[in-house]
Amino acid sequence: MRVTPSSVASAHTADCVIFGFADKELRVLLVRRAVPPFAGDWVLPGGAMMDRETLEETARRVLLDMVGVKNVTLRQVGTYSDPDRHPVRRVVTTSFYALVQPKHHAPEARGHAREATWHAVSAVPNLGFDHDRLLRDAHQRLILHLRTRPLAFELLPERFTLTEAQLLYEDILGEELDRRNFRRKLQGYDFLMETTEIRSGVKGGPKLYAIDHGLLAAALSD
Amino acid sequence: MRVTPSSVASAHTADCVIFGFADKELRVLLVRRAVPPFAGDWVLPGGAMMDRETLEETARRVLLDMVGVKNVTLRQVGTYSDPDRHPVRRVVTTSFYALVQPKHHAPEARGHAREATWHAVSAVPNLGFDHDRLLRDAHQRLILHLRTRPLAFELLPERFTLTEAQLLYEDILGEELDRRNFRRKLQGYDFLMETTEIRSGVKGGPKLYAIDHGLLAAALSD
DNA sequence: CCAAAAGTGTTTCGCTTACACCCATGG
DNA sequence: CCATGGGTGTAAGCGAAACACTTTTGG
Repeated sequence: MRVTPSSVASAHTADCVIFGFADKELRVLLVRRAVPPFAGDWVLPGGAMMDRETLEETARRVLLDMVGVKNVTLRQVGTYSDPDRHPVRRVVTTSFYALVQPKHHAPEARGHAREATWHAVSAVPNLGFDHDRLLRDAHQRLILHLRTRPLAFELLPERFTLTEAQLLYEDILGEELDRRNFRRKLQGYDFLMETTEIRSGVKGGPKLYAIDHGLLAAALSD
Repeated sequence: MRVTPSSVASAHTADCVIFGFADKELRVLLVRRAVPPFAGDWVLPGGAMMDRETLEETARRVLLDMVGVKNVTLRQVGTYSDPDRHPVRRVVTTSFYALVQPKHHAPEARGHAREATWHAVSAVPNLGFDHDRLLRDAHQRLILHLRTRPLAFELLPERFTLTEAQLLYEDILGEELDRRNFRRKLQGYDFLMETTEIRSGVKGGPKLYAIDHGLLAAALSD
């Protein structure tokens, strides 16, 4: 409650686990550090909390800088405070996860990042700091949320087929789903609209679906 | 990731939402502040993170100081970083909830606390800082955990009747449960052992049950 | 034309819910 | 002895899970 003599004023950062779905795989946006410590290593994009800013605002700022998106789902996962998690000085970090659509937002490398690209979650390299753990924890949290709420539609483009939605669910959850049961469940959602279009260039002639964002927001805010 | 010129080094505290069960009600341990800000107000016990300490260690230290317990369930709930949440200077806090058995541990008022007592969760006074929100969030998290894991037994004494367990569940969840369904569910737990003792001083002659802590730990660590 | 993916219903299973009577004890 | 709480089983409902064939299309 109070800062006593032996208490510590630590720097505080927000790190973002930015999930996207592209090429039939769940992906995460990583940046490559240009400066020590961990220069050359891949890490989660993050930034220091500023003077009059909440941590969530910090995370939104990072998100805007890196992928230029606003108004996305952003959820706090946890706070990491191991005194040695940063090799140079004490830095506490709070992680958030965000769901975005990679197609619309090319990542940009800025600040201390040399490079910023999407990586398949199933094949991320070893990350700097304790970011492997942050990523694992965020992925677990996403799975937990996805099992109770239809969150995944935030990751899908304007038009998509039910099979694409199923591949996304399967990739996040890490398990195979029954096609008929999955489709029945989705068709029960009132925010899912069948269009008259079909996807070309793929066999079977699958119908395209779209999201009524108003109804989706209502379903997510229970 | 880095401390830039306009970033802020804030004090960081851990606040504990210590739940206990006594007199047939879910309770929470609160302390009354002896010093400004919020002198005289009830708040959650908390303390500043020290130099070589994780936030969880801070929470455990507070817990030990306040109720003298070790080895309890301690779960991180969230981090609160509104720049104005502390009226004097910037303090970020991370909250944890803990489950303890009030009988064995008399609360002690120490440090900046004038008084420390158990309050029924259903009738807590207005708290200082943003602790009303911390308490609400922690209670919601406890409910979430309780619905998926048999956590509540950490709150019960060595010997208890099934009715007592039911009252605890009902008080945490805020809803009434069917007695037969509840008992069937509990009797399915392998860590619950029926004893030969019965509780005296109460009508009906109810059997007392005990917990096999090894099996409980196994069940909780799925 | 054929290989690959889309599309479609019904049955089974397990869990959750609802519900009422007799027994044991304290006062 | 009686009022209060303890103790017990069964049937119905609901959502999840299992399962196979026909249609459409790209190549």
